[in-house]
Amino acid sequence: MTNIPAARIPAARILYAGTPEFAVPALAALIASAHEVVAVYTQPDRPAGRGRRLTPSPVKQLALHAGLPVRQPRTLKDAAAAAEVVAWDADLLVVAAYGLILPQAVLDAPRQGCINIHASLLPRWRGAAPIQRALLAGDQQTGICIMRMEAGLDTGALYSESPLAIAPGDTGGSLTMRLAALGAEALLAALPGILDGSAVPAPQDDTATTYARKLRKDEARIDWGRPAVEIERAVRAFDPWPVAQTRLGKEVLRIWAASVPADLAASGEPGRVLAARASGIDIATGEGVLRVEELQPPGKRRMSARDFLNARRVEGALLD
RNA sequence: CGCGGGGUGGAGCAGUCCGGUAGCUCGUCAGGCUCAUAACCUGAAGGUCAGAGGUUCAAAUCCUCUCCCCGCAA
Repeated sequence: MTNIPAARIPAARILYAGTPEFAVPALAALIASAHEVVAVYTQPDRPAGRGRRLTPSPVKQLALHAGLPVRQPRTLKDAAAAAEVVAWDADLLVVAAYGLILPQAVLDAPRQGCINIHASLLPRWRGAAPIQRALLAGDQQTGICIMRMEAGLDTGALYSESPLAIAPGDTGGSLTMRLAALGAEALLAALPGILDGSAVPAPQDDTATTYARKLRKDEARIDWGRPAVEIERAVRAFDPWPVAQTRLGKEVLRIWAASVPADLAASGEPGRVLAARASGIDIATGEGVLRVEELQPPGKRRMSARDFLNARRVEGALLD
């Protein structure tokens, strides 16, 4: 293969399972490594975008580009699918935001078992949407865990924890990208010890568990009775999806960027537009004022508050 | 052929149903006012109305086709 000393870096046969953008950097890192990615599992192509054409997942696109075998079973719970995983004769299965439950037969298939790249500092934010939940909660930091997979939901012991500070302007999108890059790094760092069996994973402290339930679109509707700081966090957490939104009359407005002016107190019922200037649209909340700086009317692209106000008068309006 | 919204000076929009002078809020430029200004006053520049074809005395507006943008589905 290469002339890298085989004794130091044993090339392993690795299976990869992942679906969204978050799972791409780690796969790319594995492809670039001395290890052999024997196959990639990802969710079936789904109708997406305008025209609803079947669209391959980001992970599938990378896998195809790299010439790797791709498998897209709808479930792994039937015997045939599990048998196929066994047939790859893999040393390790690496999972990152795959989106399917792995039954015990699959967990046991690779010689060294299965590991997961999880985007939080476990046991905080076990579950499907750890990045957005950390943002919504106002956490100061989050991170990546490389963990052993077991039957429970993100309950396995931890090989490594890599913290990452959440920046004041971080969005779901920006934080996902940074965590994905960190995840790739952490994976490669943990891999040697896992493959040669020298790494000893540390059990999680189950008493500190919190759950990061999947995002639902209706959560993105802004509740103006909440404090402005919480709404501002939601605006960032829900960018790029599902995007915080509110209603102005019959129109749905998507809110892309907002801030909380420190020196302004709410004077008016929650949702009332207190002022509308080029710098932003000030809205009363349950606690403090939210200044909307970027938004998107139906059928239009996102625009600054300044542009939005050029054709509208919204002072005094009530949002909900 | 999944459904719907949109394309009009640099930006955001009205005008389209019902064909007949290119409009509004800004921005830009010049001048003025002001201690000063992102404020105010005066003036100016800037448009193949997404593109092509058709109907008509006359098309941003009606008909046909094409391109591009946005939302719905995760």
